[in-house]
Amino acid sequence: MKQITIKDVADAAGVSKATASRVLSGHPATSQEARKAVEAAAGRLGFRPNAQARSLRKTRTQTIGLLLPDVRNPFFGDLAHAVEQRARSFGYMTLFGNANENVAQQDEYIDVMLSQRVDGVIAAPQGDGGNLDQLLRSGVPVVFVDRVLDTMEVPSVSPDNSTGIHDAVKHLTARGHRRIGYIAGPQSTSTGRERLRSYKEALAATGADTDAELIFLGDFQAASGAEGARTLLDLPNPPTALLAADSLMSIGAVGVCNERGIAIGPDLAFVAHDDIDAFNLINPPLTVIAHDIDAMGRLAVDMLMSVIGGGSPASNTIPGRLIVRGSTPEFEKERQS
Amino acid sequence: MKQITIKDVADAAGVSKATASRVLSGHPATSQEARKAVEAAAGRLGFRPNAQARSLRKTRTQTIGLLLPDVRNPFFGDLAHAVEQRARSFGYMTLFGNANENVAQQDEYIDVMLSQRVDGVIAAPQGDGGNLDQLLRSGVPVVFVDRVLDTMEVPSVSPDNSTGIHDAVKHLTARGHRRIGYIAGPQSTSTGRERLRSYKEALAATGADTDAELIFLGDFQAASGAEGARTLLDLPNPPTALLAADSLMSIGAVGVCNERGIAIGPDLAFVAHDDIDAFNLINPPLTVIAHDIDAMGRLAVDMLMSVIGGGSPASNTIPGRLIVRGSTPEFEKERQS
DNA sequence: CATACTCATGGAATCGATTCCATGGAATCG
DNA sequence: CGATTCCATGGAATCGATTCCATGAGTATG
Repeated sequence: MKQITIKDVADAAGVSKATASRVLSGHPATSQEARKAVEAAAGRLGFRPNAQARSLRKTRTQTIGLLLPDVRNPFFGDLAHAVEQRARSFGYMTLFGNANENVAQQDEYIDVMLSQRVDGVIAAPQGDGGNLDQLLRSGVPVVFVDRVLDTMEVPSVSPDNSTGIHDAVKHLTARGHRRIGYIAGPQSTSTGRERLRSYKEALAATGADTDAELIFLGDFQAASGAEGARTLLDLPNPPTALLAADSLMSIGAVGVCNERGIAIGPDLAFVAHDDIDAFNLINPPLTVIAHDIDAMGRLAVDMLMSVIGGGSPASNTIPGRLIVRGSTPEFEKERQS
Repeated sequence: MKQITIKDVADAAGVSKATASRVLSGHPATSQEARKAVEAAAGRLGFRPNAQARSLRKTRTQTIGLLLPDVRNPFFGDLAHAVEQRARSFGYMTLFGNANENVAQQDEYIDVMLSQRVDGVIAAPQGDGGNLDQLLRSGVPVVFVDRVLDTMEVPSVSPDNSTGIHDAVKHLTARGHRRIGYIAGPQSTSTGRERLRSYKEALAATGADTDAELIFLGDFQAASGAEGARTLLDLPNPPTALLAADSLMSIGAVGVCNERGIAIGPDLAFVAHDDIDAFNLINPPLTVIAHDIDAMGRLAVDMLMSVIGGGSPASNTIPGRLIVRGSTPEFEKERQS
């Protein structure tokens, strides 16, 4: 199957390659007849310009790279969708790279994206160093999303990791909880660190118990959420409320509660992160700390477009909001052994 | 920031472009010294070959396209992940296209993929016609996944849409249900059609009620699942069990039950499709009809590689399996008004 | 009427890598 | 030792589109 080139179109239209190219890319210096002939020929032959050849000549590929930990995580799935749709509206394709929570794979994808000469990259970075340095030094426009590396000066869109957690802790203490367990994210990520700090600040501010044993360090994966729930519930003096730092760990933790016959709500208050569909299906539905993921994705693309255009946009924060649902009812003292 | 080309590497190594290229692409006819010099120069300069230029000369791009309805659907999220990981192991990048349940966007992405000269496409097609025809006529290797278009001869990997549903209906009737409502998928998709047919066959085989009013036609989206649940539960003689044809509609339907205070399990038996995390969190966890999504994704890639290599693999079916959980307990007759 | 100017056009150069082909030196064989 | 083969190498062509530049036709201006 021979591919049709612009030469074929030009021949069919009786003009030169140059004229054909001008017509097809909307250059003003073209005559009525040339336009008609070329467009007709292109349509008839089903001409599809070779993107490789075009990108080689221009230095733009109309493609951005999106580097995420894992699309199976609903948070990043939604983010991927938002970014892709927004990029599309600017005429850009999105090249996804699933780092798969793995620095080596992230490096590999950075390599591919640089080879592909993407016009920009939106990344939720893991670990600093490796090819991430090269990416930044390469001069390719980069915007960080969800996570930040403070070793690197890069415009970013991150969730507000403070307000939501403060509100959640305030809410829980107002409902009578003093022992609030926390399943934290990895301290190698800014999101993990900031949320843990906010939790500690909030405990101090509200006067709730601050035992170090109430904190479990997870890795943003479901399995570690499950482990965290087990560890915290097995404490001699277990928490009466749990707060988890992301959706996957929340899923793991809720699973453990179900296994053990612990009724979320009456037996144990629970606050999850991210307002994903599933949390609304659980009975009672979960109280969550939510961020507008769509806005985050859109904003990241807008900022990247600005950087590509030569601007240097300021970093942004997406506000976090506590959505109170059935999983955090009034705490009944008498239930405490 | 000037990009480093192979010319720069060649100059730095004191050889010609041709030799540099041979060394870097592992051509056998190279001397020890040339190899050392070129590799050192390439490393020192941080040379990254321009994928556009390479693809232009070779006719391979080492890229496949993946055309899906929506990555936010956990089923397709998992599928995307499986495909991407498998493709990576073959040294291929995956270019995602989110058709967003929208034929126009699908067409747009097919266009881009053809322009990008992807080496092959894995697609869960929606609607026949449009650019899908052009894609197939273009000679680019294509494999269908999840869905099939019977107007087109294309190797495919599809779920077994019969066994699981038959088992589910058998299971429900064995537990005493006679009125089994069905929230069907769109009849424009093979998956939607086949599952509905299986449901009807299974009803006939088990002697359960076959009223047409027990069937609601949805569109594989959460909202239509909710609408389906409302419609079916509002029947004068409502079903005692519900079966939904995909995960999103299941989510919608479960949401309606929660809203109305209908206890899944005791009040209404429920069988969902796809074994996604969320269904295990619901209390009681949902009985589901599951397919091995990972296997589906891997097989699709393997088949595409075969087509690219000139083979014509036979189509495959991934077995469906009923996983019985708490949402389908024994039906208690006395509950029926 | 001559000069300047606009404007569509085609030829040729270009982007960066791969690959064909010719060349020259070393190794091998009778 | 001469003829043949082998092999690393560099020059040049190539992939398909865009774009610079020169050209010539047509129009406006003094």
